[in-house]
Amino acid sequence: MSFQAPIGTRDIFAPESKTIGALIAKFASLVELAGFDLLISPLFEDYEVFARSAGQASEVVSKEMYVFSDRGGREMALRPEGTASVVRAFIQHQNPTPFKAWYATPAFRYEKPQAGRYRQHHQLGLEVIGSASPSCDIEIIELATSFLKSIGISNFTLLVNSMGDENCRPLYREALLDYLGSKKTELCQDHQDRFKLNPLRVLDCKKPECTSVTKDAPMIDAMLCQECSSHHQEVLKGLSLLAIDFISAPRLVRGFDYYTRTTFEIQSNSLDSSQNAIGGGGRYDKLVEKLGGKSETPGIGFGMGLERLVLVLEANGIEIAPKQSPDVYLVDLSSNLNSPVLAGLLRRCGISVDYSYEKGSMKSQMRHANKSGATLAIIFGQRELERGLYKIKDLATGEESEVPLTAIEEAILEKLSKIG
RNA sequence: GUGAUCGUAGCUCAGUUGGUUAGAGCGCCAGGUUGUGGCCCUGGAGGUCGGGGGUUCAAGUCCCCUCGGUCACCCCA
Repeated sequence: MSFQAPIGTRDIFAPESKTIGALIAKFASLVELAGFDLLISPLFEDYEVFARSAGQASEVVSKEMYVFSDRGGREMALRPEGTASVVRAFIQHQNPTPFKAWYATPAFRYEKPQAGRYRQHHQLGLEVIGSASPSCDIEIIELATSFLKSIGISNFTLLVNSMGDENCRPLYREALLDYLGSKKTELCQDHQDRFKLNPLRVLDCKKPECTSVTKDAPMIDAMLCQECSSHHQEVLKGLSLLAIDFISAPRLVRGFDYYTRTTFEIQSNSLDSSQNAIGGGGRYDKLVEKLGGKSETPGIGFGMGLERLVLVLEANGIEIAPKQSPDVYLVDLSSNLNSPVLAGLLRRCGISVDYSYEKGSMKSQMRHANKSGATLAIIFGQRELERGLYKIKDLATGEESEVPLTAIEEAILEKLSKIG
């Protein structure tokens, strides 16, 4: 009997795991500068939390969610995206506004795996709940883009759109529906019938039939109501003031139904696969109410895919968590307890130390020392123990010196600082 | 969910028209005399050829099923 990780999941070892750890750490320090706190919420929720937020009809909910009933018969679902849980937690605990949270979480979607797409993937995200100010939109986008730049990713495209609100979106939807209806037969096979379900989806379709039809379709930006339009203008103005490049993308339609007004997506220019979206987000001014919170509680947020960030880093040859070699490798020719004890003492001084658990010959231990990439080796056997003098060998030059045990930490620190 | 493609040692791969005990490189382990690594040399461990069934005197090599990987569509991170 042998087991393997479920389809679309994987075990992430070093060095990738280190990269992911470093990404999370960098993200944390960046967004904490802006006053966001980490929120850790459950990986599964009442099915309705996700169904009502992303939208019953959305692809993610209707065909990709991991749904199960627990032993008490409750309908639950594994988190397919980050926002819904944050909003639910916000409502449940009646947090004061503005509520600002960040998270790093796995997300689960029952998909067919392929490049940059898994059934369990990992996301970083941010949410601000309680303000409708365009400042939030600007702040969120600024954080998303400067995070990317801080890790050395600059060849990305920021697409920005406004989805309108409950006043103007229905009107637009009608206009689009009318237009598509009149061109129904020219649409691609898939959309000839489906366009009625969600006409906005057609805008996003890459089939040539659809793109040629939607080329002349009514666009949302021309139909925004006064409030949405000025909100949108403010946001774009803010981006310009921050010198954040963006492309207005009136056909950008994102997968969750909860979006209102600002939506955006960041696509990498260095991924040639079709999975080039590395992050996205938007405003969700009606979501809090939809999940049972106070009405008129707006919100905005974004999420980024860690796996995709890793792909982009690799594509650009960027190393954000280079392999660390130990400062010191112990070559112990005496008893077994000397190594762990000496290692412990040195590590308490902040020196990184490794050694072989199984004591082989000196040659074997020296080989390990070499392979570990350690800067120094400390060699000690019978002779050294008797004289109280330990050998310190510079593994790059081969130079050896002897130091009394009592002064070994200082000697090591001094050598390390000299070598750099 | 649909389609394409692949699946031989830890890794990257060879394995001729089906034919004797399945190979290489790298990695790993151990040696190259008396306590010293990196280069080099020698040796070793490690594979039910993804799994199951079938065809055949004989299958890693052909057929079917199945499980996985990869890629594309759909959709998304």
